[in-house]
Amino acid sequence: MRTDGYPMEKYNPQAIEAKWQRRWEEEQTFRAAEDAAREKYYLLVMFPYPSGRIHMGHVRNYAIGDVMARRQRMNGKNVLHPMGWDAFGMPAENAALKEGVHPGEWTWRNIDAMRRELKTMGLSYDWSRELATCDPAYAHWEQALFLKLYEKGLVYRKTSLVNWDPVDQTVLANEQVIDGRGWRSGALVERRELAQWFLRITAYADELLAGLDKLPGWPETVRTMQSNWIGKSRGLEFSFALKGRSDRLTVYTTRPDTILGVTFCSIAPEHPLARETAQRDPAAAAFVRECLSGAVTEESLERAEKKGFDTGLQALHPLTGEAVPIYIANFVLMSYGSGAVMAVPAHDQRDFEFARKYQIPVKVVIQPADRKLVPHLMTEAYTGPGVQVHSGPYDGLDNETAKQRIIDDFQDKGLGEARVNYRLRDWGISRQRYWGNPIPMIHCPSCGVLPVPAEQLPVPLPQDVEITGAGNPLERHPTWKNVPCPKCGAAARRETDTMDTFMESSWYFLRYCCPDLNSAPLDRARVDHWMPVDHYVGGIEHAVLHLLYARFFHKALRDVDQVSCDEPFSRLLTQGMVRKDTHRCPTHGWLYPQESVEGEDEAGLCCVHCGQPVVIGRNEKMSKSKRNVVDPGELIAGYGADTARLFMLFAAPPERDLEWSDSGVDGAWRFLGRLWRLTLELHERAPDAQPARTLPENAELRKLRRKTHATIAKVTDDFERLQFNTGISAVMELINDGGQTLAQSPDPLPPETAAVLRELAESALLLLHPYVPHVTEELWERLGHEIPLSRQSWPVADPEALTKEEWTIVVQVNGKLRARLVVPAETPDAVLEEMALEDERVQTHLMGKTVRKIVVLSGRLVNIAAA
RNA sequence: GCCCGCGUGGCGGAACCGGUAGACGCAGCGGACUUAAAAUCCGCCGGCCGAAGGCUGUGCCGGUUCAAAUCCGGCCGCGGGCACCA
Repeated sequence: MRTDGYPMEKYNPQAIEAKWQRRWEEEQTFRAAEDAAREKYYLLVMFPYPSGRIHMGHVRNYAIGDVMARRQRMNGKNVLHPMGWDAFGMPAENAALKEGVHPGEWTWRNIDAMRRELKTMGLSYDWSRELATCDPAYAHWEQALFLKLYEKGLVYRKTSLVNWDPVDQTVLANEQVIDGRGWRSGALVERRELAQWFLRITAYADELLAGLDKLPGWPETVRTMQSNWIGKSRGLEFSFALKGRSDRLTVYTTRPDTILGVTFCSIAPEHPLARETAQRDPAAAAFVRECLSGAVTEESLERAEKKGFDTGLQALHPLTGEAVPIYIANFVLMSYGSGAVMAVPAHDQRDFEFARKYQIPVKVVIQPADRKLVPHLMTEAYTGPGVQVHSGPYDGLDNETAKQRIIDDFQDKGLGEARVNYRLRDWGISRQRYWGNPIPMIHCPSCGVLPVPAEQLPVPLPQDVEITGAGNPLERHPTWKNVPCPKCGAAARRETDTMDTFMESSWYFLRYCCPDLNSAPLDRARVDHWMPVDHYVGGIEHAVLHLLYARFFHKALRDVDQVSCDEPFSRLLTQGMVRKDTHRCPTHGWLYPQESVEGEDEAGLCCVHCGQPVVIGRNEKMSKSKRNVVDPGELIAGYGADTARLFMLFAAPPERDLEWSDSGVDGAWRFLGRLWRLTLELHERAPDAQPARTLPENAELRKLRRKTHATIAKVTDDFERLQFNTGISAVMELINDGGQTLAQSPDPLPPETAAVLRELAESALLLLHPYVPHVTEELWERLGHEIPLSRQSWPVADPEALTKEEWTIVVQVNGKLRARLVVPAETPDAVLEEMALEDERVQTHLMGKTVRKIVVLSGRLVNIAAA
């Protein structure tokens, strides 16, 4: 490309980006309003927690979302693309603890800082719909929704276990428990029972599971994960009579076929029978206490050794009448089924280990086809298929048939019921924290637990609060919790628990539809207009909890007449993580990228503090703790938002992890430079050229125009497939070809050349606009356009220019490439076959062989099978 | 342990329905321009043997097919989810 004689203005992203961001804001380009005439498109990205700074994960998430939003706008859709803040949560309280700043002040300050940072990315949000979940207005309507669910019977209170820090006198979240100790006090964490609020998500277990099949736009992995999380199982519920007592022991099993192999029962430490035993037996009490010590984290539970305690009670087998012992076992969960299990050591691994440890008999009732199980020789349980033995009337049946027959028989005799169980538990939403939304309930000593009357909402958080890390700040507040009972007027007490922050993220996408509404949580008409979300973009880490809670909450809201659709998110795109290698100095530990510098000689990277060689570690998710982070602010300040966005979108397809690469960023920068120079030089040399509308006379130019239109088709298609990286590479090719043609063309440019290049450049700007909106707007304007690119339509490929005038035919002999034929398009198969056989190189490879078969794929390939 | 997903050059990745493996980019090498550097532009770039050309090659082994990175079976490796759910 020639540059002499054309002193060209350099690409200056900082100036351009500020200009266009200002312009879009002034012109309200991305303001969304309901419009019955146009098809709506709701593009949602997961709103961030306002930690204070944006990180590369945000940049990637929001770049992907913005590309899709801008693309749909160019497609003529009426796009809603909002942004807000997931603003309640523990970090604000931690900051309060550390820096003495009020959580609210800290949060709002962070929101301002992050909004400023996000705005430098040039994202096409409708900022007029911005919301923060800690805003009293948002919290107000969330409390109102909570009460609607309460009225519907979807909210209830029950006791449940929490992590209790005995020194700080406070409840700990799982992540605050480190090696079984409180993160601040270091005290051994205890399990403590506390009355807490729950949402009845299990009432929707079946619908949540079945709904997954109606979400073809969701990644298979996410659906599988949710399905496993719900964990539906079918089995039999029945009860054992207890020897010498009138009460019974209810159990649930998925293996009724093994029922005649029962040699004991086990119950959870929290089971009523275990409590009863503990009351009369100090040794049992000690065992139960031991089981309940330690944190509730999965980690600690899973490591625990299997232990039991014989209650001395005996269960009577419903079929044989045989008496079997009942053990308290530390691995039985009170929260699943009935908290009691029939134990079949021969056919369940846990029961087997337990039986061996406590010398309980093993009774085989299923024999596999390939070997014979002998109880005292077994080293593990047999859980596979087989034939029933020692099973009385069921002997000889295969176990699957026996399973059904036993369920039927139990039902017929009224001994038990077929039952479905779920792994999914009800959603505990109580948090003993300050910085969350208060649960709007009141405890009256005489009237019991009552909802706060609607006209008294919202329950506000007190501003004058002391965050000490000990106890629950709301509980400790001197006056806040004192209120008159709404029913009897007597002195009552507010609920001091606040809601899980997953509550806020379960309906924010609905509130975006009507953020200004101040008379109700939601405006049904506007919500119905925009919902469901057409495409939701966010991190895979939210595959289960957030996305399952939001689906549940949405269905619950549907059942209290707040929304109409069944599922909130039609399509889901889960983007991969941003990763980078880690740098570690033997002395100074993890290093930030700027702390490891190129050493002398060939020493590689060295620590900037001590000069020792740096150990390059694994490529891992960017995280502060490993210090393998790159600050988006610096990247954007240095290269501009367009380069940052282009790199993020080009380096990997969205679903895959993205590996950070400094030189990859340089590559993106260089490409924008090429685009810049090509467009400006073309405009200098042919300022009045109009884009070509027909195929040129000149063969080379014809080819170039065909390339332009093939690129339009390819990028359009790649958008459908969400393959942003390959779409960008197609435009790169086009720009490379265009640059070559321009460099090789005489001055002044022949009109035909100018027209083809003009069309090429304009097409490239249109195609690239969703990815790199600022530089394309600027170049578009410099080409003389008055209507900005952000209001232009997506280009359509000219069908004539998409047809090929020649074919390149691949010729294979026995599947191996031997020749290429360039022929006029539409050459008949017979001619292709003939030409292939006549080809000199093909002849060489056919020498001494007999042609067995010839496969011709019109326009593409001829394969000659010979032997 | 169970359930998913993935293994392609020095690197990120492409090849969409089984049909030219390695597009595009990075790194590297060579060259042009320049007093020089930067920037920019051009060329080369899986491995082996070579002059043309040939052989080989998509984690490994086998199968289906005229044709396999792609489909099937079995291994190996990596990543993720769940993990006493009876």
